[in-house]
Amino acid sequence: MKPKTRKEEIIKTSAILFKEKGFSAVTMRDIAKFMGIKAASLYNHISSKQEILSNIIISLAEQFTYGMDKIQNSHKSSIDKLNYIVELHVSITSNNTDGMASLNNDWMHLKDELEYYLKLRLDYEENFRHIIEQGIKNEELKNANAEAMLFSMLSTLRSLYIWIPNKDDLNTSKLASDLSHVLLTGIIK
Amino acid sequence: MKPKTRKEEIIKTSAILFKEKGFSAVTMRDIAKFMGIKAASLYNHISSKQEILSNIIISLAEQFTYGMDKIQNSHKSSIDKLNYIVELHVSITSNNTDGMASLNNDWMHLKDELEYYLKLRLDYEENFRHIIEQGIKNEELKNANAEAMLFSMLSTLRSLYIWIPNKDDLNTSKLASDLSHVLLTGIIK
DNA sequence: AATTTTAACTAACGATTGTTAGTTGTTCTT
DNA sequence: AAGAACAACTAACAATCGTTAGTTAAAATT
Repeated sequence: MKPKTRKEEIIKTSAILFKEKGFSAVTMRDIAKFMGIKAASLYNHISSKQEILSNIIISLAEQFTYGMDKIQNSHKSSIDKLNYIVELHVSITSNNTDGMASLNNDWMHLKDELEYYLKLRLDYEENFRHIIEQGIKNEELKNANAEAMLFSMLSTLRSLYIWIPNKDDLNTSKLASDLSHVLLTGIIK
Repeated sequence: MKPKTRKEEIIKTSAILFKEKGFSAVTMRDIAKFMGIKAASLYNHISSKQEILSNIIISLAEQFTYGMDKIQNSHKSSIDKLNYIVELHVSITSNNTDGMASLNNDWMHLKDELEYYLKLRLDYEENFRHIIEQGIKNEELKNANAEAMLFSMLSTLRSLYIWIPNKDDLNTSKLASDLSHVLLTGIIK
């Protein structure tokens, strides 16, 4: 996970700053200053500010797509699949909390890869929805508002990047199981 | 809810644009163009871009604070209080989905009122947390991870602004009750 | 009818933006 | 030891930013 090339260092630094103020409010001079160099020097390693953003976002989006594909092909129960989705989010997010902020808040500033990102996101949501609808048919899940279920889970999982950094004693598997428990079985006794 | 003064029109327009691209990526010229006037003309009605942002955010934050205070003083059961919190979010959000985007994503660009906003938010979260902890003591709620419960509810409620505009046949009380049901009793049969 | 107020305009400002060009010193490869 | 590759630098660019000053026409008030 440690950046190996200078380009990776720039991307990692940028993600930290993008999380704090958002893509548009961070200047190339901000990024450079944080690294102790001049803005122009960044261009020895990257070709544009856009390239930094798309590197952050697309690689994360593809991790989610890849993980969802594996879950879809796993032939587990609907509830198991939902548990794996929670684990997937906890795992990806805990490895890159900074980048997840950009994925959530700055995707609209993508240019060339905006369409590609939107397709990945739509497919992901449709797969998620399908698992829930299947669970209702199976009678594993309540016959209730499927969209509300999807929305509640997705909102919580997408916000993980805000919560995870505050849990310093990070036990990701306990976090995932606590969260699954709340999301799937609710909070009422 | 319709803007009455020209200043309110500017704020309403700005909220729409801020939701699309974020505060930093929206220029005064963007706002003006959307209204069919020139950027300089905006300054006949507002004193700065900052003032627009703080008008959007602070009024919403104060609505949440006011609503939470009423719930705290209502002497209802913990579960009733949680249901009222869901209603509070659905109600405020459905009346100003655009502004809620700024509240969630652009609060860090506040200047003079940043500290005040952070205090309101912290107090709100602490009141929310207290209701959940009380519910656990009461044995109304499961004796499980209270922070996970808080996080899950708050994440979902804060993301409502993304979801609500897509529900065109907006029955807010059904929405609130469906959402409460999912959040409180879970999704497993 | 005279006057004030409202709300638009043109023009421009100094600062900041992402980026390019060209240069220099250091480190790796041969 | 010589040459290539790497990674920093200074200087500057055209564009755009939020904002101010001063002006003008229409609407509201007196």
